[in-house]
Amino acid sequence: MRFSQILIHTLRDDPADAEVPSHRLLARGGFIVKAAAGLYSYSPLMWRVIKKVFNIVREELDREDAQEVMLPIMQPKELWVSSGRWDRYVADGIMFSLQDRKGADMCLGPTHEEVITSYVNTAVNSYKQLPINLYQIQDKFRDEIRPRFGLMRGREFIMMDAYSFDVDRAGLDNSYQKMDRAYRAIFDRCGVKYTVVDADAGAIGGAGSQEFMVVADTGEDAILYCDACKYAANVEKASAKVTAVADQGEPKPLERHDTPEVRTVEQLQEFFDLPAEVMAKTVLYNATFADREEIVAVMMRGDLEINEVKLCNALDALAVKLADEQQIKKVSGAEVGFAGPVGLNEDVRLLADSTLEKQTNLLTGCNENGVHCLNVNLGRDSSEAEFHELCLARAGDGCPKCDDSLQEVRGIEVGHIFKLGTKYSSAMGATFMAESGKPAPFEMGCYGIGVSRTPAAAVEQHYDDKGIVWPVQIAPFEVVVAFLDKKRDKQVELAMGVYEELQAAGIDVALDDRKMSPGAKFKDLELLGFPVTVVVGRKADEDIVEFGIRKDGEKSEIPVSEAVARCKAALEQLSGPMQ
RNA sequence: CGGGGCGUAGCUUAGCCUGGUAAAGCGCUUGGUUUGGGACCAAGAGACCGGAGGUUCAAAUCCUCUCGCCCCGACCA
Repeated sequence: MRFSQILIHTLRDDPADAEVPSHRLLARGGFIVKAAAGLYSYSPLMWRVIKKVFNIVREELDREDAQEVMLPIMQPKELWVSSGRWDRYVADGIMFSLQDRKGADMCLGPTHEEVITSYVNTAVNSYKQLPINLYQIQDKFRDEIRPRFGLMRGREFIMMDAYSFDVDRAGLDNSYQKMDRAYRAIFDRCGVKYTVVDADAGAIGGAGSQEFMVVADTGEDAILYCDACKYAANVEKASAKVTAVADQGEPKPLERHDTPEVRTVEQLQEFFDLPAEVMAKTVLYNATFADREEIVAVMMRGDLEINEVKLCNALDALAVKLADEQQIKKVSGAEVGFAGPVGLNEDVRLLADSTLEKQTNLLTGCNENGVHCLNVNLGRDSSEAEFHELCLARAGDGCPKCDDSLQEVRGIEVGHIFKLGTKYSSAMGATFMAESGKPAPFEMGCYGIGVSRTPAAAVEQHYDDKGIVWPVQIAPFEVVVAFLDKKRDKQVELAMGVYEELQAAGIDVALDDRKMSPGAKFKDLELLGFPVTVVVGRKADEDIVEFGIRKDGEKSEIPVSEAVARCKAALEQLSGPMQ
């Protein structure tokens, strides 16, 4: 390809609305152009990058016996009603829904469990046809609360979604393993450094879920990991060994203290001159269930925080959020800041973090304005609490699997693999005839890769002050050969020679034949991030060209006769596994 | 949804406070000169200042409403 025939428009200034590196550089390089919040056009160069990701994904999934299909993006409401997800997705506002000319409700697919389950139920009738794993690569639509960071969180984005169907649990485990293997191969080949972490299974339930995270400071997720034993988990899921509190002794008599205007843990520490870990805060939550809403009280040690995802799971609720001021007043009968287990309305479900299970003589609120209680003992001074692991793990906490401690990094979720079990097949009545002669629901797994997010994540990992540094495996071109002065025949001749020879060698090469000043051309090639460049300039008459490697900025003058060999060697070296 | 910020040419911005009908750089077009680090000269094209309403002799500028975009947060008792 010749650059003079490719639409390339780079910007000299950073776009005003881009903050994170990938957004800024992709926009400045003209790779993406915004149409609206979270909606982008991909340029010819960007599409080349994305197609390279497609190819890698296809090769690795096909290797694991998955089959590519294409499902409808626009889907009927009925399918979503059949799985029970229509109301929730519409209520959450995440789904783009619309009506056809007859007034029938439709949606633009945010995901495809319903469609695929329905399809497989039609096409697969016997256990003899299983296992099967179907995938597609297409645009997904989600009306995100806050689209941001360019391709990181869009409202329309490209996703690879795969769904496995097995006869039983063991089959599912095997399908899951195959996808785990494929995913590792895919992200290795995309040239990104990633880590695989335990993830929350969410309201969907199921036996396992792991996320593939590209490590980057701008990642939206926090990951806790242990260097010693390689435990790694999304903070939403992570467990930790929390330092125990010194034994507070046998239960002592309850004491009430007037604590006017003392509401927060910090104020209580000062007022009583006691450490936060002997206090227990009581937080009221509004939990949403399929058929009702309920206010619950959650107790947490004063120095720890509540993990709302764990809380949601412990309650088996669809969602939880902090109760608002009015709800707090109504349920506790007191102002915000004085809720507690003592004197709590008995209809209110009381949960407590497992760290409080053995702890005696707590300092808590007691649902009375301006009053806190000392020597509170759960069960004695309150109703019995349900104990669950509810606390948020933090960096520095003990690793749950060994004696080392946890560290934190940020990550970008580029892949997620999930054991669904029979959630959808049961809900939708999707069955096959088992060997026993009886119908059985499919054991399903689902697997996603953010195909348009992956290159953005790669940029977050690979850039410098000059621009993007594409991993060679997904670069728009592996090598760019450029001449500086179109009017000098010798330059054009040498460049064409190298270009054609690289082409003949099967290397993905482009010729930068644009008419622009040398300085501008160098800046442009650096911004666009091509891994290897060959520039033919002032020493063309001596058959000398400049060979450059973008990653380390290395540039050397070499005889033109060596150019092709040097390119091949560099590509070989650059496409090795990431360090 | 709450908070903050911003909408002026394709891009980046000035002008707004203190009203007088829009400015610069980059980019683009034409001609010429240049060709190793975002060249130079000359001549051009390009914005009814996000939209609507209001105040005023007069509004990019002041007021009201609205739309869009960016950032932070989802308020831990």
